[in-house]
Amino acid sequence: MSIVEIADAEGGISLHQRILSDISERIMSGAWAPGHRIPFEHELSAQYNCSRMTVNKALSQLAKAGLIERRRRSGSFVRRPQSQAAVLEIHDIRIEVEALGLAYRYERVARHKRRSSAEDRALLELGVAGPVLALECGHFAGERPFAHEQRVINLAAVPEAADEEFLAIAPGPWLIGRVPWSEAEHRIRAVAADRLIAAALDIAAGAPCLVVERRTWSAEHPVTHVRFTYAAESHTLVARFTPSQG
Amino acid sequence: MSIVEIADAEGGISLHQRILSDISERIMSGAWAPGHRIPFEHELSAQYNCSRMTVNKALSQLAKAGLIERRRRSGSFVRRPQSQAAVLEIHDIRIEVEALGLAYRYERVARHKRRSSAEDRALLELGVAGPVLALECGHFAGERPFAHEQRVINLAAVPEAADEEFLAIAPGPWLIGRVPWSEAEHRIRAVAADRLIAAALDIAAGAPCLVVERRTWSAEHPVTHVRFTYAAESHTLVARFTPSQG
DNA sequence: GTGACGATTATGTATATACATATTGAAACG
DNA sequence: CGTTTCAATATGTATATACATAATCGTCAC
Repeated sequence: MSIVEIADAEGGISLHQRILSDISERIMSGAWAPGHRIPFEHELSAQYNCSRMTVNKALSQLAKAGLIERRRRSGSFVRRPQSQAAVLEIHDIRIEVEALGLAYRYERVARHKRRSSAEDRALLELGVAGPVLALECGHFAGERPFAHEQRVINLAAVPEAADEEFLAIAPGPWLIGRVPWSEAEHRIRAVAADRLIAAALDIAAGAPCLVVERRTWSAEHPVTHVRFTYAAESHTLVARFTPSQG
Repeated sequence: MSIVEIADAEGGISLHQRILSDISERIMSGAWAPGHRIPFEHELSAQYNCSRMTVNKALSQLAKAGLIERRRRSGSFVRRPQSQAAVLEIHDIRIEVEALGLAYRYERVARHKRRSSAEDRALLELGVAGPVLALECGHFAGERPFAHEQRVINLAAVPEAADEEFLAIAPGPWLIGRVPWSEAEHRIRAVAADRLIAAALDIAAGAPCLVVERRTWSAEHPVTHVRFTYAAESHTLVARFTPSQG
C-alpha cells in the first residue's frame, strides 16, 4: 500500500492513519520541504492528545514508506524522494483482452520437451543442463492476433509441467498459484518483427513490436522465461508511481 | 531474562521482524499454500512466548504487504498473489548513458512559450487554457543520438520555468528538486519512427522505437508531460519485483 | 424449521508503562 | 587543550491491558 493510498483514506478512520495522512499531506504539498524536521513524537502526541505509541505507529509507517527519515536523538526529517520507481502492473492477457470488450482465445502452437540448449540456459540463467519445456502460444482478441508467447519452463523446478499439454490453459495462469515465485525481472523493449513474429501477429515484417520478457525465480531456482510480443498498436504498458518507496 | 534478550541472541533483529520473516518464508516456500489459515495471534504469541501486540505488528505488516488476508473472527489466510506488479526504475538519462561508459551530451533543439493548444491540454489533462512551455531536446551517447525528448510544462504550475532557457540543463533534472510531485503516470509502447523522430535519432523512417511517456502531477495540478523516444536497439527498460517483506 | 438474539471469538485500535539503544552536548578530568 | 565520561533525549521495541468491531455459532422462542 502506498502512502498516497493511505493518505487518501481520510474519512472516519483510525487515529494513527489520520496522523499519517496529515503529515504526508504537508510533505506532498511542499509545506514541509525536504530536510524539515517534523515535530517530535511527544509533541505530536500532545497535539493529537494521544499516546506516543500511536504517533510512533504513524511515523514508523512513513519511515518505511521512505517519506521521512528517523534519527535517534535528533528527530524525524522529510526526505527527498530519490529513485524514480514506478509500479508496473502486468495483467493476465485474458483479463486485458476482455477489458477491451473483445472475445479472448488462446491457442497452443507448439510444445517441445528437450534437454536445455545453450540458449535456454542463457534465457533462464541456468547453470547446469537439465530438461526444459519449450512452448509457443498465441493469444487472440476477437479474430485478430493480440500477442505471441514464447516460453521456456525449467522442468527441474516445475516437474508437474511435463505432464501438462497446455492446450486448454495458458502456461501463465497455470504457473501462477502453482509455483510460489520469489523474484521476477522484466525487460521491455521495442523490436522490428521478424518473419516468424510477423506471421504470428499478422503484421508486416519489420513492423514495430513491443516485447515484454519476464524471468521468474522461486527460492533462487529459475522457473521460467517468457517473451510476449505485441503488435505496436495493440498494446501500451501503463505504470503509475508515487514518490514513496513503499 | 527478557524476550528481547532471547531475540537478540538468536538473530540480532527485532522479534516482530523474526516472526514476520518466519511466516513469509513459509509462504514463499509453498509450505503454506494460498488459502492456508495461519495460526491465530494468541497461538503465535504462545509459540514465540511474546505478547499478542508483537504478533499483531508482524501480521499487520504482512497484510499490508498483501501476503496474507485477515478476517475478523475467522483468522488470517495466505493470499493468492493476484496482480503482477513490478517496480520499474526510471533513471536520469545522463546516468543511464554514463553507466554505459559513454560520454553524455545534451542539446536543446527548440523552445516555445505559448498558450496551451488543445493538444497540450490533452497531454497535460489540463482543464482550462493557460501558458505552457514546449521543449524539444536531444540526448546523445558519444556522438550517437540516444533519445529524443518532447516536453510540455504547465507554466501555471511552474512559473519559474518561463525564465529558464534549458540550454545547459535538461528539463528533467531541472524539474526534479524544484517541484514536489505527488503522482506520475507512465505509458510505454512501441512505435514506428516518423520523419521527425527518424531525423532526430538518425535512423530510418518506420524503424521501431520505444516510447516512454510520463505525466506528472503535484498536488492535483498537472506539471509536465514528456515523451522520450529511443531507437529500438539503444534501450531496454528493466523492472524487478520481489514480494516485499513489509 | 427458522428467525432472533446473545455468547463467543479473532482481529483492530489505543493506552500507559518500561527499558533498550543511539547520539548529542556538556561537564569532568588528566 | 584534548579526551573521556556521563546525563539528557528521541527513537525502537515490547508488555499488559482494555475496549471496539465484526463475524460466526448455538440456543431458544415462535
